[in-house]
Amino acid sequence: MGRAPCCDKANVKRGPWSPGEDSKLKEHIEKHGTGGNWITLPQKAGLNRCGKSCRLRWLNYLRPNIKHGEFSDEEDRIICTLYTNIGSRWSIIASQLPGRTDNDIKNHWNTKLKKKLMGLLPFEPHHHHHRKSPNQTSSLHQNLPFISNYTPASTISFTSLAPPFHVPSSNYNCTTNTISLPFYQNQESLLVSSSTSSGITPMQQCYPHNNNLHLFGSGSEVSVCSSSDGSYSHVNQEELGFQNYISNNSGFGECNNNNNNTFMLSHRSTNSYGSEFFDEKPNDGCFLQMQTPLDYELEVIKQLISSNSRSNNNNGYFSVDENKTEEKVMYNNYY
DNA sequence: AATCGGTGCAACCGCGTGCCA
DNA sequence: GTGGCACGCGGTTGCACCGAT
Repeated sequence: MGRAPCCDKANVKRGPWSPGEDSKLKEHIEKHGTGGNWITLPQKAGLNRCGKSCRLRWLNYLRPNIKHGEFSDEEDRIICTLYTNIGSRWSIIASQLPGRTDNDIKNHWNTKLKKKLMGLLPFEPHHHHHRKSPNQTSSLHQNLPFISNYTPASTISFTSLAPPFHVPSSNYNCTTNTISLPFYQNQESLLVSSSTSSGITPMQQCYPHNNNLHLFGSGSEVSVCSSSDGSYSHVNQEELGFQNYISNNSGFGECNNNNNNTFMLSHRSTNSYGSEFFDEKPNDGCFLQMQTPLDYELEVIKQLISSNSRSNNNNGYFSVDENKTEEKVMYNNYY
């Protein structure tokens, strides 16, 4: 038995939106909100559209603060880094890019970034685990300036099931249960909650402090959040590597980077002998940087591109354990 | 000027998930 | 516990636009 259609597709308008429809929808939502029900919204707004279509139009186009146009090198770098670490979780990636929608990022990746990357390295599927010495520069560094060079750094490592965070030892203090995340520095404030097997904690509003977002958590269950784009998303905290950072510090730790912004996203990899290694480099504070040797990352990206699987690929370090505690990431919703 | 192919983006589709009765 | 409903997400499609021929 199939799913019942969300609307009578034969009797609703489809295809591109007219300016009149746009203004009707915008006006209605600005005046009344979505009412928590997209299905009935079109009728209330006087639109002959499917509720899903209205939702999409609002989220991807009409919403305030939507950014259109060229992606910056920094945005490209964030997308590449996060894609490498979490795969095609566009909504999560979008949460790191204020004003960008998941659809935008997905399109940008599929039409530009993917081709750019695929065109620059020959795909060598049988040589996945070799490493270049750190001082070898990939041609990609020259061709893709948004990807940074690999530079080793001294860090404390917190391993986890998914890409772990590394906290540079010089920037770590065990004082409070606060993490500073430099890449959130443009956020005004965030709403945070975490869901665990025992329920969802009350949402908390977090404000950037010294240009960093502070996440407040307790014990081994702390949430990750982000936003600004007016939507919310589910984030498995292990995917972003927070879980063990917190748990290894008994819930009391601070990545206090002062103004140096060295919080890092790193990448757990396996070498040709099957043992794990961690690649690390300092973060300049604006974004998550590539943590592994670049040529390795790009091969991985190519594998990901080549794979059509959705969050269930088998190459070990990218698969996500969907059974892990899932975090609710609440953004400042518009309505 | 007409045609063709490539590209980019908006919109659609269908599945997974959470919520609620 | 279960089934129905609505939402959100990621993959895919459709089409307008543009440059090359």
